[in-house]
Amino acid sequence: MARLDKKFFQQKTEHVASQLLGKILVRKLGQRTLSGMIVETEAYAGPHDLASHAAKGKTKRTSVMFAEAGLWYVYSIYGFYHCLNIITERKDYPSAVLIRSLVPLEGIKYMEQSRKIDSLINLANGPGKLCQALKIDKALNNTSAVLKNSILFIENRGIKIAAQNIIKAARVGVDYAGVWKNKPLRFYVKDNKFVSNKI
DNA sequence: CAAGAGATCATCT
DNA sequence: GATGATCTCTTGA
Repeated sequence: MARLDKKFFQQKTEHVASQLLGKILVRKLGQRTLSGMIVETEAYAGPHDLASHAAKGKTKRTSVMFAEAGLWYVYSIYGFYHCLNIITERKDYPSAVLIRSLVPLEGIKYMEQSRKIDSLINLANGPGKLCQALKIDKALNNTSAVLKNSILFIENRGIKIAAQNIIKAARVGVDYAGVWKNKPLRFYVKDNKFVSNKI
């Protein structure tokens, strides 16, 4: 299994976001392994992206975004949910990719328990849902995805998504971002049922 | 089905 | 003191 390394995440954010489609997000929980295939991402690219938390400058919360590629940025939103991002590009250039939805692969029973539902389709088809399913919370914020002992990382298992099956669209939930809200920085796999509902 | 409201809290002004 | 990179449930047609 080829685990994605720091070099992968140091590439341009849009490129990382599109290339993450078809990769496997793996969560180690003690002896247990939970995993899913990434089918939807969003790029938050640079200090001028008004949709990015980092657009307002470096604060306690966003300081992770200014750090090195390959770190996880986990934040809580609306009091209930968490969102999972991976830091990209270079140090001091705030950028990250939000992972928005997964096709559940390993540990499905356990994920169903965590989510308190038994609907496969609703298990991880949204940023808040996948964090609940994989037991991701702020404890993982600022930890690394590219170390040997990482408990949350991404693997390449040889699945290739053809370029014509990668759809670019405007990002979700960023109406406040002015001209940036319509930029095609969201990527998802064409016709995949596990992409979050808002198209 | 679509639309709307409510839940609830860390973070920043 | 306001707000949000969301989700779920309820309503009403």
